[in-house]
Amino acid sequence: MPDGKKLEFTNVTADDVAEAAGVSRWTVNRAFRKEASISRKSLEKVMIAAERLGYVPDLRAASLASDRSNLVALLIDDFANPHKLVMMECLTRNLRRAGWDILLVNTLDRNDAGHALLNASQRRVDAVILIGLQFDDEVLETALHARRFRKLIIFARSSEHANTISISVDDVGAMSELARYVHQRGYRRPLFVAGPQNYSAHLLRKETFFSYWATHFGVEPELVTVSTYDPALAGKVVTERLRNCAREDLPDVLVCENDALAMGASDAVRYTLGLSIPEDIAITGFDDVPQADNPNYRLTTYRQPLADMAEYLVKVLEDSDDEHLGRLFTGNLISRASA
Amino acid sequence: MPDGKKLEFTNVTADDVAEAAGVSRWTVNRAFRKEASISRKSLEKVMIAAERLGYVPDLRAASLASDRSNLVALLIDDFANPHKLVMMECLTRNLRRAGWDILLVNTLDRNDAGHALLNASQRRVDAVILIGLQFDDEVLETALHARRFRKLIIFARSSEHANTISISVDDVGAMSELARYVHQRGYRRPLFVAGPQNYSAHLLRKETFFSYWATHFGVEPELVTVSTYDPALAGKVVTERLRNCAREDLPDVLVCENDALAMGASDAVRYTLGLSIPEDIAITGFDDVPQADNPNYRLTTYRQPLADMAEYLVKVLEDSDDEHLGRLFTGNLISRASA
DNA sequence: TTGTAAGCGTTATCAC
DNA sequence: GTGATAACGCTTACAA
Repeated sequence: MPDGKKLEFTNVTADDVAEAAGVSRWTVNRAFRKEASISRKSLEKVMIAAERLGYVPDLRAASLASDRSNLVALLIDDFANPHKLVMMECLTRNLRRAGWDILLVNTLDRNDAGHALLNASQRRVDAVILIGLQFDDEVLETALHARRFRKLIIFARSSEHANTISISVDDVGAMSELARYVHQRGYRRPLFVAGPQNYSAHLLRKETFFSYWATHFGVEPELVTVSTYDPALAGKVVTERLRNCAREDLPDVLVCENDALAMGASDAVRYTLGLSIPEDIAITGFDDVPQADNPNYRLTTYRQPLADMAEYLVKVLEDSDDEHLGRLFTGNLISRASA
Repeated sequence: MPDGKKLEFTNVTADDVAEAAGVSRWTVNRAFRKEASISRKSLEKVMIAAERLGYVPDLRAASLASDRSNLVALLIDDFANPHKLVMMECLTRNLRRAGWDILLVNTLDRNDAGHALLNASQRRVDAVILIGLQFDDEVLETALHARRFRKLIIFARSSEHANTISISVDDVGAMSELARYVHQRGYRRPLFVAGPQNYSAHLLRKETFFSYWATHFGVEPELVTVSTYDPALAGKVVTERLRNCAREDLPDVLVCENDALAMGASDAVRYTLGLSIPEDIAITGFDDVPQADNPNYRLTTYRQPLADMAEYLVKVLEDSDDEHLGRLFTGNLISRASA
């Protein structure tokens, strides 16, 4: 009765290996651990038997019994932004090297975030990592309420929310440095190109720049807002704004909230408006995506120390469940031809 | 003794809910299924109790007991290629909508592929999806040997391997169409820009173009090879090749194996060599990544019907375990200014 | 429609 | 260093 159930491939269990090797199941288990206190002889016997039978430990069962899944959920959205690819590469590489498996969830829209979190909960992930736009305080609140995971980490975005670990670049320091750079280069009529203004967490860069400018010049810079971090849309918005500008009223620099916006703005300035960069209008970005170094853009931008941030993330995951503080990282201003 | 073990959050089980609702555990289970034959009254009782206690079914346990994990592994590499981001977005969106969870594995190098597969095995995924370069026949062989998953799907690349399901664009048809286009536009001195030549599966586009050219002109086109699909590297290789060319020996069109190479080539031609596109040299790509439509490139390319392919992938996953045939899809030639 | 009992393949605990 | 036994939380029969 119990056999003949699955015909496709036999499910070799630790018991089978134990029997074949003439040891107990628990000994088999130990053979597959790092900190095993097991005799050389037993280990060998087990490994040979396991190899022969094609045994691989079942992580579902292990996780169920131990209440550690070694799995983290990665919630991500905004796939139009090339920076996401860079971040994913960096995170997946580091997590994998440290032995963490990753449950990838494409959070389709803000409404979907709750479902995504629920999903992760049901797999009993050890931690949730958020690299998205749509996770505002309200969503975080729900997440923490239904908390079935040990840690909630917000990557590459600052968050003041308690019970949340934010691993992020120091936006204030970074944008101050950029503002100073723009200032010292002699630009005086900046137009700030901002992304979605829905969520307070995204306003930090803009506010920092604005406050710098107010302090030094006593005026508020011009502002346009793009409703998603989509380069094409950014291009349209910028075109719309500048098209009817008298030549002498044009801004002399576009300070963009990130590279995605900056690249779109750059294309618009050069190809749609027929102006040159940086002679007519300069441009700055943020993130230093690979394309920023491209001859089309040569974007002056700010590089986030992603590798360090990812490394720290792994450390946070591995630490025992103490209270963790988030951490702010300092990156580098990358000066290129665009400003 | 058994309590006080986990202090952070209580683990509410179906038993707890059953007790609170005054029904059996099995009834609780049914309440959380779609095809539940359960009375309205029981359902309500269960749901209220579940809500109050904060119960969420444990998918590890479910998977262990049912031997279906509803989890697929996505093995991916080559993060320098922006097309990967597009594919991931499309796949994750479709899989998620159909209720599949995704285990993301960044396959660091060819050697790592085996580990990645083992990893997936241990989580007992229902299927493995490969979107990578490094999965040649040898790796596939190992994968199939240690097969603990029902399906091995190769996405966006053709494979002749038995026991493997390949969901891919029809490279031969597509490249024939591109070759005809290039031909009819009057180009006569093509240089084919190919990616890594290590694995036979990647040669199809090149071979198709070469065979077209041989048939129609009786000569073999020129060829350069780039060892990874990295735009910057492609730019270097192309520059190297064309720098010492006498003007009259220059190719009149660069036929690139994909957009990543084409964009790198385009940058090199315009910025490093100072030539114009398409007047001095034309360029074609393959994939139609979002950036291909960018004013910097306006790349003539071939668009893969990713949405259809992803939809079919989901269908394949959901079908019972019959023998599946892979399928070739037909896309569209996108004509833009670059050729 | 609902309940009962026997798995699923590990890990944890406690003896030896 | 090694082995028995009880969890872990669900699904799958089968019986009521």
